Formats: sequence, C-alpha cells, structure tokens
Amino acid sequence: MSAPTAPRVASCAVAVDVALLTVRNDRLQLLLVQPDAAALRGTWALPGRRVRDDEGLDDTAHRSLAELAGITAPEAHLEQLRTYGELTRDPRGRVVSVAYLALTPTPGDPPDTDRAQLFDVARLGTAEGPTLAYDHDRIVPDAIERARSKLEYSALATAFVEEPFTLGELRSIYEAVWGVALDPANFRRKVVSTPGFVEEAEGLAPPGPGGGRPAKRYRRGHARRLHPAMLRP
Amino acid sequence: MSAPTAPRVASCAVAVDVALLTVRNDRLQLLLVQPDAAALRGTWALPGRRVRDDEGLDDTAHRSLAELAGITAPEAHLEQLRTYGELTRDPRGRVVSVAYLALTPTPGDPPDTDRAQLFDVARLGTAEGPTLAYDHDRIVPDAIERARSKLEYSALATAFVEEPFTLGELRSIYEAVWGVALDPANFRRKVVSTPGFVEEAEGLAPPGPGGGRPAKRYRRGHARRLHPAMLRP
DNA sequence: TCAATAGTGTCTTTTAGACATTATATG
DNA sequence: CATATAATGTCTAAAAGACACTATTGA
Repeated sequence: MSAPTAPRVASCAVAVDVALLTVRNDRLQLLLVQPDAAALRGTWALPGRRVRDDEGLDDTAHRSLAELAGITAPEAHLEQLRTYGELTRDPRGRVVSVAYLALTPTPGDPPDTDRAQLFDVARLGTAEGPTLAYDHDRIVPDAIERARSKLEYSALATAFVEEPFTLGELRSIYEAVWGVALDPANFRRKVVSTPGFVEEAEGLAPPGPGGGRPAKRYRRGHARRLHPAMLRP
Repeated sequence: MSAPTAPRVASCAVAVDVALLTVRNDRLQLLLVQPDAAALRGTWALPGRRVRDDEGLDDTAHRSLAELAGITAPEAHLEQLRTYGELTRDPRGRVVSVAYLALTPTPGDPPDTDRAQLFDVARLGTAEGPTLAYDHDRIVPDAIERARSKLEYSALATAFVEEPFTLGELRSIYEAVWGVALDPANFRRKVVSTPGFVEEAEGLAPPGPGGGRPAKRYRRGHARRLHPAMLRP
C-alpha cells in the first residue's frame, strides 16, 4: 500500500488571478470577465492567465488585465494577495493560483464590453450580483478586506486617484472603500499632518456644479506606511 | 520569429518554504536547515518541500517542518507570507515557492541538530550570521517584518507563548520581536483593556529565581484583530 | 533587610472627534 | 441672496506615555 502509481511530486499548473478594484461614482467596484469555458457561461471570474515559463508572476498579472480586459495600467498599484492551492478549486485539475490585488483610478474609458465589466462590490454575494466562477468567491472577499485594511496604515488610497487630486477626492475614496462617512475637517487635519502622505501641488481645482470653494491640489507623498495610521471609525 | 520552440505555458514546480520564528532567551530566532544539495554545503535554508499533487499548501508547510526539522506543531500559527516566482530564484530551474510564516512557543526540545538550528534574527545579514541559500535572504526579511507588523494589530504575540502565560511573558515577546523596551505598567493596561486579547486564567505563576510578586495567569482571547492596536513606540 | 517583579494610581501630553466659523465658489 | 464645498478654529473626550507607589515574592 506504499507503492504510488503516480509520482507524489508533480509539477502543477500555476495561474495568476487579479482582483482589480476601482472607485467609480463613489462606489467601490471590481473588474470581472466572462470565463472562456462554455460550462461556465453566465458566471463571472477574475481576469487570470496561466504563468508562462519565461514570465514573472507580476508580468502574468499585467498580461491578464491586458488580454482579458484591455487594461494596460503599468502605473497601477499591484500587489500579491495570497496563493490559493485547494486541491479542488479548479474543476479542470490541480491549479495553484497566485491572486493579485490591483488598484487603479477610475478608467475614463470603462471596460464595459461584453467580456469585461465593473461590478459594485456592495452587490457581490447578493441576488443582484454576479455569480462567481471557480473559488473566486473566496478570493474576492480577501481582496476587498485587504484593500480596506491597507487604507488604514498605508498611503494606498492615493492609488485610486489621478494626480493631482483634492483632499475631497481622497476622502471620497476612503468613504467608498470603507462605506462610512468621514468628517471633512478631521480628515483633512489627519492627512496633512501625517508625514509623507500627500504633498501640496500647484493651483486650485474648480468647484463642482453646485459651487463651493476651489480646493487645493495635492500629489502623492513618498511615505509607504502612515504614522500615525488612518484608523477606521 | 513568432514560432516558439517550447510551449509558452508550462507546468512549473511548486514548493513551500517555511519561516518559523520563535522567541528563545528573550531573542527572536529563526529556524534554518542545511540544504540537501552538495553544492550548497555551508549555507542554510528555510525548511521547504515540493508540493505533492494530492496535498494542500498548508499540508506541505507542516510536512516541511516535520521532515526537515522534526517539528510537529499542529497548533502553531501558520499563515501564508507571499509567493516568490522570480525566474532565476532557484538554480535548478523554475520553481515557484509559496512562503509561509510559522510562529511557535519556544520548543522545550530545541532542534539543535546538525540539520536544523535556530539562529538569532539579529545576526542575520551580518558576518556572524548564516549564509542563506536560494533567494531566502529575500524571504526572511519579509517574514520578520510581517511578524513585527502583525504584533501591532493582531493578537499574534500569544502564538509565541504556551498557555497559560503571564503578561510579563507576553511583554517579553513584544520586546524581543520589536527590539525595544516597553513600560510594564502601560503595557498591562493596554492588553487588559483591549477586548478579547487575553482572558484571565486560574492561579498564579511562581516568580523567577530572583523573586518578585507572583503573576496572574492568562489565556488567549478570541479576538483576531486588536482594537485599539498595540502600536510600536 | 534588599532586590526583583507584579500590579495600581496619577499626572501630562498627544490624539481623535464633534462641531462652529470663515472663505470662496455657483445659481 | 441661498447653497455648496473648502479650510480653519475650538472644545471635549479618549488614549498614550512617564513615573511614583504599593504588593508579594526570593535571597
């Protein structure tokens, strides 16, 4: 009974899946694509590709976004989330997937084609939301929680906005990702007093259609970790 | 020039490497083993094994510790750190490695055999420290920083001590991992006022050889995240 | 007795949060 | 003018940190 018929150690398929989050219309949204497999018609999946043998994992992540959603965002924030290796996570066989988290500003050109779409994060898991393929219903909550958590102790919120930005725009990122309202005055004080979070830029941003005082513009600072942190209420 | 001679998408070897940290004699220590390969004689490596085709990633991590260091710690804290997929990280070929972070109380039976040893984290990277094989000099700092960081906002420090423990023992964990001295009075107040961090247990712990008041015993609480966090000074 | 460690009390400084006030825009 | 948003000021409550003090042990 100790004579295996197959090699115990085998190469297995390695893939990358990317959870791309963005904030559009003050709502946190996730990019999903339609899977290739006909059996999965009607479901949605994170854009993902097999890792090529001459390709780094980050490169596979970028290629997944480019090939499956037409998104080329070399400046987008991209970080590893976690690797999912459950034996049965893919019905086609053993596939180990390295999941990535990507954060981008709202694309002025939203990829609302048939193949790729942005979905409200708030609707995921509800009857109105999309049905997720594979084990992506396990990856997606991890990605969202990572984003929510990293907004606290890193300057990652700035990855959601184009430069230059106003502190009102930055605050709306926090409000969309966390799903809470923040006091504008206290938010401003925390941001500008946290070293390296943002740097003042030139000029003023015009107010919205309803009027309002023009806002100062800011750029990303050089700090990666925030001291003190922006704690969730 | 667009006719590849080898398949662009191939299965590649998947391995798991485990960075096991413990606190011994008030110093943060890392478990390293001697690699199998003769070419790597004199260097030290994280215990790691190839993933079997019938085995989950966590199982491979446990097996790595058991087979290479004789450590069977099913209750130890084990979490994924990151996956390292650089093309050239292993001279034997393309190996994608899923790195794990393991935290355990000091083994009463330290694995100081020829094959496995605990090394002071403070000496890593110095002339007195071990030379690391593969790309493990990139993994190890990530593991240490993860542990230092998670002590702030999680109850992970309790993974380093056996139950029941005293708050003095818990404080010495923080001091060893962070490398700073903490005020005992303020530390105690923070810990007991953070909901779910620790729970009072029965009895008192005897003082050390130099005397001192007997300390109350505590057990791990049920909180995973600490609110408020234990911030580094 | 003294030295050592545990645990409590208290004070000061810092930070977070609520909310009023002023500034500058649109309609 | 009213309304909207930006930016500043001020007050209060909570938290962090310094440090004195008491409690209980071993030597």
